[in-house]
Amino acid sequence: MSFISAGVEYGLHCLLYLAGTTAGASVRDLSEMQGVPVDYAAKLFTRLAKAGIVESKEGVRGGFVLARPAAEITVQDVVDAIDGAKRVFDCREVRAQCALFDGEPPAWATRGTCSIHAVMEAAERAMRAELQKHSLADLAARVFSKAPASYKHQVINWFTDRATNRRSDRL
Amino acid sequence: MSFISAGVEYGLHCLLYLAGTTAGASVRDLSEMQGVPVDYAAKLFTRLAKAGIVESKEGVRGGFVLARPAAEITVQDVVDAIDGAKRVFDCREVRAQCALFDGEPPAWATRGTCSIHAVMEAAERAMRAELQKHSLADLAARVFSKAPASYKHQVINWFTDRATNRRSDRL
DNA sequence: GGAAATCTACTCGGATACCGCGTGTCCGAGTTATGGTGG
DNA sequence: CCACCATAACTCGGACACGCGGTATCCGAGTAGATTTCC
Repeated sequence: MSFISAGVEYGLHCLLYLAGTTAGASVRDLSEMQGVPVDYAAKLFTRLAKAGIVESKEGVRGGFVLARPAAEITVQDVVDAIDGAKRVFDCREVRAQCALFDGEPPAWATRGTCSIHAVMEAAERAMRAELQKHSLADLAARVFSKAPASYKHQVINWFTDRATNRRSDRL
Repeated sequence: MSFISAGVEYGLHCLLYLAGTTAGASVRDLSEMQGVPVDYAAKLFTRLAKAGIVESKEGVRGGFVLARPAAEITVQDVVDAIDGAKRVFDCREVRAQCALFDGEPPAWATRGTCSIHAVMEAAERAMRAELQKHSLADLAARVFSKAPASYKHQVINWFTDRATNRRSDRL
């Protein structure tokens, strides 16, 4: 089990394509486009909505849209929204358990943050800083720069087809 | 569950005290000093030994000693030894699942590393770099600088008492 | 033709099941110093 | 006094139980647009 969950990966991939189409899309279309479990993605998007990254529109022809420009959404934002502000390390205050203290640690032993904890927090800050450097717009640009020019049009067509032909499928 | 396990925390605390006493110590003494589960700590130390961080001496009066100076052991070394080279993120190659590919992704889609994966790897490198900055010697110095001067002597006495009085306890 | 009822395609949120992994414990096997015993 | 043996104190490694949380699925409720029905 990795620190950054599969949920974040799914969310990011969906958001990337949401950033591509300015029109917005439903969770089903997004997740089926990525080959990602639909129900799971739906749950992820409600978290993204609560975090103010996307906005939802209910009812038929509803769906999700980015709440702000893709350039203003960082990878760290998405991680926080989906995984919650998960900590790299949770300190168990071992320093207070020293046998010499006999259950009653003196003040100097528990003052401030544990030295080991401090190192871990520094590492976490370094990681978050790196994740904050990358925006959805950067990522989307890099993804689509790898693909041939026709790809982006195919994607857009696929989404619009799905949106318009939905009803006629059933009848 | 945090990314850096409790095992690492336990291991680091024990190693800190092992760095303090040049004589080496048994797992039991180390773990009881820290109020850490003994059997669990034993398991951790075998991993530390395999990674070449400590050396073991079997038999009665055996125990563990640092395999090299504390200044040459980084926090990252300990993390790798105990948690294994755990990855922050494991890419599921979602990019190959795009519905447009219909199960057979073209070469351009899977070439190189996934863009999202690349960002995560950069973040991981940043974190590891930070953990590599700190050595056991640094940490030990910081810990003992917080404590009164008498503390270090009490620790050493406690260890030597345990080592010498072990046999006489039973008789 | 327009208003009301119905239907459909969404979002939203909770309940639940599964499963891997971290945590912790236990136990047996191997190893070495120490203390005791017999020649 | 010395060789031998038993024992204690370790390490080493595997097996196993437990519980938490990530992953995934299902379902009911609410909402809004489109369609149909009815006057």
